[in-house]
Amino acid sequence: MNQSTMFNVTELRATSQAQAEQRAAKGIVFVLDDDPSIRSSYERLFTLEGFVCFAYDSAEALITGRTIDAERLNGPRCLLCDVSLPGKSGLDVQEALGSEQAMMPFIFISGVSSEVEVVQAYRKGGYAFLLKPIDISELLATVSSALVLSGNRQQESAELARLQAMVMQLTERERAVIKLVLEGCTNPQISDRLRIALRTVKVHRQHAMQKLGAKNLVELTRTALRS
Amino acid sequence: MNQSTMFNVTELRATSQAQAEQRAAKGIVFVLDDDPSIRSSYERLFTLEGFVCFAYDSAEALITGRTIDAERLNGPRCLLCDVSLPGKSGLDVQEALGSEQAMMPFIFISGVSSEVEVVQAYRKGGYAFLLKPIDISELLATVSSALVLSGNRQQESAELARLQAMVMQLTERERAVIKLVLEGCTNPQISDRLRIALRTVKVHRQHAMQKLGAKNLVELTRTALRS
DNA sequence: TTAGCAATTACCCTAAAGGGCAGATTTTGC
DNA sequence: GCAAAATCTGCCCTTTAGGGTAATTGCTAA
Repeated sequence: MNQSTMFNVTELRATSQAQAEQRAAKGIVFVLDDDPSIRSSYERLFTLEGFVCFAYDSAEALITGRTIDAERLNGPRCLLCDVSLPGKSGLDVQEALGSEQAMMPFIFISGVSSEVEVVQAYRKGGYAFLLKPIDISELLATVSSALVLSGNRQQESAELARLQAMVMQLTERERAVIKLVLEGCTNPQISDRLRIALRTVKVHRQHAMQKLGAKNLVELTRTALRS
Repeated sequence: MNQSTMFNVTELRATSQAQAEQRAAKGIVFVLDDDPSIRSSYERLFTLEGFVCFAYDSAEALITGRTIDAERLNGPRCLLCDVSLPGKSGLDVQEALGSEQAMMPFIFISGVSSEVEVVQAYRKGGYAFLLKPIDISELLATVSSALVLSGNRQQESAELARLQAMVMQLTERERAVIKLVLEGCTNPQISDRLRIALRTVKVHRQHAMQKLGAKNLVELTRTALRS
């Protein structure tokens, strides 16, 4: 039974950084179940499949455990969660982690749940609902697709942050010029609109393009449209 | 009871085109239920709320009824569907209409359904699942949001078709030039790559921009990125 | 106070974009 | 075959984009 205690952050730290990252590349599966033997089963399964697995026995343990190390856990991840738990239910966890679901899809597992719970789970943004008896290949397929979704969302999110950071380092004037450029204005038109010399417009435009890492108008427009 | 027979296409035709379109602007709610009194209740409710409502008593009636007049029913629309029907179930309808769900979100209604059915419904792309007893305001809210989703999807789809049509009317050479333009090439570079004179590149580029309705590079890039 | 950055502009230059005018060849549908 | 596109090109022109050099002004942090 001591085998079935949860993997914890300390154990991850014990492995080398490189190893941890390599394993995390396939994704992290968080497991929440109050039955130790079930936890250990999941751990064995997911570890064998090449995922990193963190198992928790209560909603509280999961939430605190995750929070501490949040900055390290930014790979693809998902949560496998029993609906019926002592104390806080799986739906409560969903409530608590709310917007986190976008980055960490929730997969619910249930043997004896009511339709109401299923509907609630989906309505709150749950990713999938698996009913016992669990089909292993179906479980793995669901986990895999959830991890892919998680990875994609995080990539998009990171991309957006990167673009916003680039826009942030623009000067007020540079932003104004680029804004008009993106509206289709030519430099002389911008010069008129902002009541500054043509040369000034060119300087701002040049600086902005550099800061945004755009070599030409097409790249600039692409970048702008993505954010 | 004759009040509760389905609205059919003939009745719609009876109203003036203008009226029909104005009502359809708020959206069409398709109802599928084998109980005539329930059908008539829904019809009264949705008609009062300003929607157009077509009620059917069987999956077959729905499918054939919809198909005949498909080209006229391209406004926002959704389907309200009882899960348990004599013969084909609601899930079967979902199967049959498959990809149509993107344009016509499915809202399931059920009193005595199993968790399996709920999970199936969501997994197949169902939009919402409402459990009896139905809360009227919740029902209307769900229908409204489904219609909004439907409207948005159709708009996007139409936009995409429009763009593709514009691209289609480009000449082979014009497409080739524009492709390179969108890769950030200058006219002289395109001239080299395609081994044609600079003047020729300019002509193709000019024609293509006209056909695509783009007044400048920014508009062109925007258009291209959307499709 | 001074160095640095942002903003501004003049002068000058090259390259690229855009397009009119005129003509050529080729492909293609009726 | 013939007309209508499509493709191709040269010459010439204006406008726009891009940028080097150099200078001025104002504001801020060290």
